Amino acid sequence: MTKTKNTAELILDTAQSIVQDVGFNGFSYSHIAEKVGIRTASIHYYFPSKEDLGEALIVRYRKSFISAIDQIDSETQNNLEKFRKFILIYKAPVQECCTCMGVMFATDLATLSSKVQEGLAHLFTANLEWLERVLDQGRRNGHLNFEGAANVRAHQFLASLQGAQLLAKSFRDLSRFDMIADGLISALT
Amino acid sequence: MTKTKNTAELILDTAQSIVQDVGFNGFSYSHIAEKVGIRTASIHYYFPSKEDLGEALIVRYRKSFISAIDQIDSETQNNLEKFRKFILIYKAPVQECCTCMGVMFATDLATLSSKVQEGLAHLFTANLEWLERVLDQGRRNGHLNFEGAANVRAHQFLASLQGAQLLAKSFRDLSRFDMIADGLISALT
DNA sequence: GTCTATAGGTGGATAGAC
DNA sequence: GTCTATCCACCTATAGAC
Repeated sequence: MTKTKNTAELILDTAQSIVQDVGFNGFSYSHIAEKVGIRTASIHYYFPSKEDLGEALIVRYRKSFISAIDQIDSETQNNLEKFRKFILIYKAPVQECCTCMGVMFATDLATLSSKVQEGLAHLFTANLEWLERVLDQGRRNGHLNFEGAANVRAHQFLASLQGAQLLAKSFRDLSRFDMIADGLISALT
Repeated sequence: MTKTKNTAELILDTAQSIVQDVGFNGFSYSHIAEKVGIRTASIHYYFPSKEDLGEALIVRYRKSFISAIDQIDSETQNNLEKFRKFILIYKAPVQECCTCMGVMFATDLATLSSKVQEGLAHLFTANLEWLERVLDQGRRNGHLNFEGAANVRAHQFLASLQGAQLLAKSFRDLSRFDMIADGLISALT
């Protein structure tokens, strides 16, 4: 039973997909309004300034990321399989020739409010902590095999997926992403 | 004997540093004009439209990248040492809390002209071809030690450096870049 | 809550004087 | 080549009717 989305959610959905396409400085309220089928004044009713919209976007994005990794944890035992599912989170936007919102906000960082900047750092920290934990557990229980500090590996893993998105987008070639992601999995077995 | 830079070069220098800070959609001609100390009309004299400016930026950027890797090839024999110098190219912008222009253009891709999009793909292809060649040579002459296809490794290497830039920028922490870059070197020895 | 209307500012871009 | 002056389109944001 899917609850009908309210206007604020529709605006955020649309804004996120636009940000992932053209970045936070590449669109205006009129772009959102057109897609949602409302007027720009209505968007200002929910998100008075574009800064407010940015903050709502990153807060919601982090929450939905936390939900996603919680679900992976609850439905998956094998740590290697957890990584495969994590990779799918990063693959999804690439299939629409986009980049995830975290990467978009990271490049736009200098033009974003400090709250959004902090939200982005929190998001990446959540990514890294989860990766480090799964790496650690996986090595201890034998699901994974790698050398060196799990913290460093977590950084390498995340950076690779972010760069893989950029290359796939630039070449409009999903296989570039898969090539890199497959290598990450191979390196853990 | 450094030749005095002409106005067009000053504009491009300034535009590039701004793009690396705020992206192609995060600035206007007035930002460049202010930094260079001229009027916006003068910029339009050299680059009639912002699209023209973008094309000039990516063309010049690719040329300067080719020069950089040519110099590495001419002054360095050891292939591992070549990689260390290549990494420094990607580290430079991070030291100013920026991201290289290739990464910025990659995220802004959807808003750029097709010429800029093609220029970016050419730039990344030049990166990947050089990396693949050095990987191949290094493995054959014993400077490097790794398994799998050099082409795949080249993609992983480049993606990691791009992601490393994003993480370092987001956390304002250069050590995040170093951590990832050091891991790349370790994996080749 | 959503609209119309509009203010006030900034964007890219051009004309023409010097 | 560089400037002043200016155009028009678009942007963010607000006021007030419904």
